[in-house]
Amino acid sequence: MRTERHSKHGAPVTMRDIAKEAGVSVATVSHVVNNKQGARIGEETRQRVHEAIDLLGYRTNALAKTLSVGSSRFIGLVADAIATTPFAGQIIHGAQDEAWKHGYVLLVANIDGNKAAENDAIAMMLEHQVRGILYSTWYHREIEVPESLHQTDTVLVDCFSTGSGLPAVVPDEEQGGKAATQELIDAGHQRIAFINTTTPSPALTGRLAGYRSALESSGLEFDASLVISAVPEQEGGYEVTSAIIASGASAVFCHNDRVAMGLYDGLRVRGLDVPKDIAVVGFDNQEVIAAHLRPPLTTVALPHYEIGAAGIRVLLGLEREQDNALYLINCPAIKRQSV
Amino acid sequence: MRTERHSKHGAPVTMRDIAKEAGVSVATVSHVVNNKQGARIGEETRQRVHEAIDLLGYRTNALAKTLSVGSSRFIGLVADAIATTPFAGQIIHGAQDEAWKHGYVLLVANIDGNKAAENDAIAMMLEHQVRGILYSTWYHREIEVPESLHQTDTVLVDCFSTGSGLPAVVPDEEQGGKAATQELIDAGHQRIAFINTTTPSPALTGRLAGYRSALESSGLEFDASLVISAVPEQEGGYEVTSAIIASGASAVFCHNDRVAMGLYDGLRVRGLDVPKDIAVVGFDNQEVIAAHLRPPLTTVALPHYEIGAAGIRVLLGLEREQDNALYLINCPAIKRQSV
DNA sequence: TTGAAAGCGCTAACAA
DNA sequence: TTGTTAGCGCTTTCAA
Repeated sequence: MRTERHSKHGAPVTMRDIAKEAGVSVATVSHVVNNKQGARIGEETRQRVHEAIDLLGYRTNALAKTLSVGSSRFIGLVADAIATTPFAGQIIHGAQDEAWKHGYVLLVANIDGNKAAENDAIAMMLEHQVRGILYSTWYHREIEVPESLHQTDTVLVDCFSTGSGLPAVVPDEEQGGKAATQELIDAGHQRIAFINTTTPSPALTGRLAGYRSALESSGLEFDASLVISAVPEQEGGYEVTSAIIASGASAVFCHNDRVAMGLYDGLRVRGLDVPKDIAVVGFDNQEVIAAHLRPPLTTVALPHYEIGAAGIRVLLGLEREQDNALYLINCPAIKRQSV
Repeated sequence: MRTERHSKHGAPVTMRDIAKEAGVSVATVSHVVNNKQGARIGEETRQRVHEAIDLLGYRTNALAKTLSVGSSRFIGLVADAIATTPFAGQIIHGAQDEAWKHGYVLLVANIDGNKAAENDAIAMMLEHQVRGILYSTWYHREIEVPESLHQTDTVLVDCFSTGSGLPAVVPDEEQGGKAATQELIDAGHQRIAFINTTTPSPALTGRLAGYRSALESSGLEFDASLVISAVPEQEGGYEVTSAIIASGASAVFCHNDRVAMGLYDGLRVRGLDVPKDIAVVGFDNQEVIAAHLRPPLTTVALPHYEIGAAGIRVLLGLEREQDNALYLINCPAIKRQSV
């Protein structure tokens, strides 16, 4: 039976209390609590200490411990748009799990493009003696690194900054683009259109490169007229429907799931069936959309969870070092029924 | 020009270093750093201290401060599904901003229905001497509170637990349901169907109550045959399309945006136009969907950001106390073009 | 096998 | 106006 003397408020019970209760020194308590190797504690003493702990409801003070031991178990994670999509959430989740696994705790800060908030957040993390910082964005892009980040170990997550020298963990856009296209090729399509984004980004160039690479590997000729640009949203996909049809393609690789969603609409309005008349694959694997469209959308996953987790590993020096400091994470195809 | 002696590694510069450099005592440094009221420091001394700080690149150690001052600036936030939807992210964002405003930092832990992880997370927070804990779920429901939460101040966020005595911040489902229905009534509709969820939940009963209440306020009769149940997903909305049409309704209030999305599909397949043939309103204001459907969906927002922020305020005792410990947050209508 | 004591970086009386 | 001192809760030599 526990007493939990410290309950909600009132002075928390400390090691000293335990020592007194058990009739030993704090050093001894510390030793049994941490199961120290060096010091051998008598079985009987150990018992008494544990009993006192149970009785009084002791819980170690992580902050005091950190101060004493000199290094904290915090890792900071600054995210740029936690509330917009589930993507940032997945990064956090992955980082969280991996950090946890190694005994670290995440200090999360959201900053919506607000430079002042960003600096405050980083300062806060530094003041908390974080082991390092993960700087993440919710979509893959090049960024300019805040000066203060150089005061600790930092790894860029889902973003990069050439010349900063900071390690970066990003999705392998080219491999992803290739995987998407390959799905279509494997289903026998020869004339495959690609709706690319209009926004300059690693996704724009990377996925295009992947598309071409897949075509090439299969001996299919690249036809520039088959790549059509569209705003990377539902509206964009809807608007290029006619162009897609006019292109004579039997399949289309969409820059993302939202574009695919718009295209579905456009196709449906014209009485066309997916995948019978036209096969489509998306990119992102955005659950609400991809899994619930009719028919469910075959797509390529942006592995945000993995990216977050890998970020932690890189920070902790657990990942095999890449000489270019660029860690590419695989984007796997998710097969559903649109091909 | 700064030297940043502590740079990435190597012993960080402490108050003692500053004191030595400025030729004063640490107490003095502490006073100028914290801008203490009581102690008046000579302008010249203050200068010297600031210069030393700039020169050496000093940054306060928040952990040591906490230990000394006795109370930490941490607030724990345990979330149950941070990666699934943007909802959890919005809660975190709101909590984050509000906590920040009051000088607190968020310790975030994600636990996917994993009871063990949950206990670990709470223990971790307690060990870090959190000021309190926000326990949140990503959709409004009744939960069973983990025992350990009673060891600190906690507030339930987007969930509740009758009998636990814990304050809870939740969306006002009834008011939201009423707002949604009212949109339709205001547009002149008299025969309004309601696609409700099949999942027992505060949303099921609350939104229905709101629907009836709106009808009643406008002198419209409630017709049980107009409320149709469906799985709260795209598929559910699609499947009840025929039933909706058969009901003769000129407008429909969908349990959520996903259902509305499915209904849109069903309607389109049948050649029906929204809103000309049938007006529809959703619920949730799930950005990817609601804002990008054609036509954009009028809906009611689930104010997750506000809920997170209010949670912090309740925890810190900044919100006017509710006698039932239930804090209802308003769900505003978001007008777009489906009505 | 156990304990005493110093120290982590900072704050807060209280003196000077 | 500034410095001295005693902690905060814990770890860690070093002695006993």
